[in-house]
Amino acid sequence: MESYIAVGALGALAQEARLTIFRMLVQAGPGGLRVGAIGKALEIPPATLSFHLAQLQHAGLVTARRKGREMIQVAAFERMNELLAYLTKNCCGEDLQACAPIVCKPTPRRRKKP
Amino acid sequence: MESYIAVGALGALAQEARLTIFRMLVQAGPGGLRVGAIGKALEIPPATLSFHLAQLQHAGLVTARRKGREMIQVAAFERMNELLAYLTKNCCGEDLQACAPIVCKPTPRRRKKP
DNA sequence: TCTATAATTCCAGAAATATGGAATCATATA
DNA sequence: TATATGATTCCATATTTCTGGAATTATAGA
Repeated sequence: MESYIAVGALGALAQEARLTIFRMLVQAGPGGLRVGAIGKALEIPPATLSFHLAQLQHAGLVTARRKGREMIQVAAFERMNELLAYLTKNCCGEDLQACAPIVCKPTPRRRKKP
Repeated sequence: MESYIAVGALGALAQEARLTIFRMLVQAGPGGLRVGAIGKALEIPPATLSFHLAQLQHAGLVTARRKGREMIQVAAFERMNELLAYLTKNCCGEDLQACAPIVCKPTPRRRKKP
């Protein structure tokens, strides 16, 4: 990961409302959350919420897809893991063994029918 | 870790110069680096560098100790690990097994005389 | 097509951050 | 004590980010 990407992602998370939103999305998993649900839960005015979601999307930490007239926001686990990897890179000098690997991922769902 | 602490730490890292400085300090390990050495390496004017170091210190990501007329800056590995833990908390819903633990630490030094 | 709902964009003012020269503070050494 | 060096603080300016009301866009359903 290039440093300017990391700076962008860190900046996107460096704000109370956005950090909260992102954590909600991580918890929600791949199913994501509707913008309205987020706004209702956090009591953020629509314009402000859109602004924050745009910041997270621009940083690559969140993706959005339309579902009817609603927008579903989903955490970008891959980008987040790249960020975590970037932050812990070079932590242990040459002794890579000393660093535990980092993985952030949604709870695996059980398959419906085996 | 409380969210406002995390926001502060993320904000401190969300700037090119500061992220670079922090990574230099992580690489340098517990021995840290002199302010002058950092400034020389990155070619940042003294006032600007002091400002950025103060931000990192205020966020708890760096500590400083005086050595003669020089100030030694050291990465705060513990705080960084708390931040990483905070960021990956709730990643896997209830299935905590699915998340790898995160540890960022300096390269362990060999003891001088056994 | 008309209406209602969900969300974004536009805009302007407020607030927080970044930058760096000049002055100041802290320590070492002659 | 005088001088030099390393670093911080002061301060003014520039830049970026945040906020939210009003207008606009997108889609669903009557």
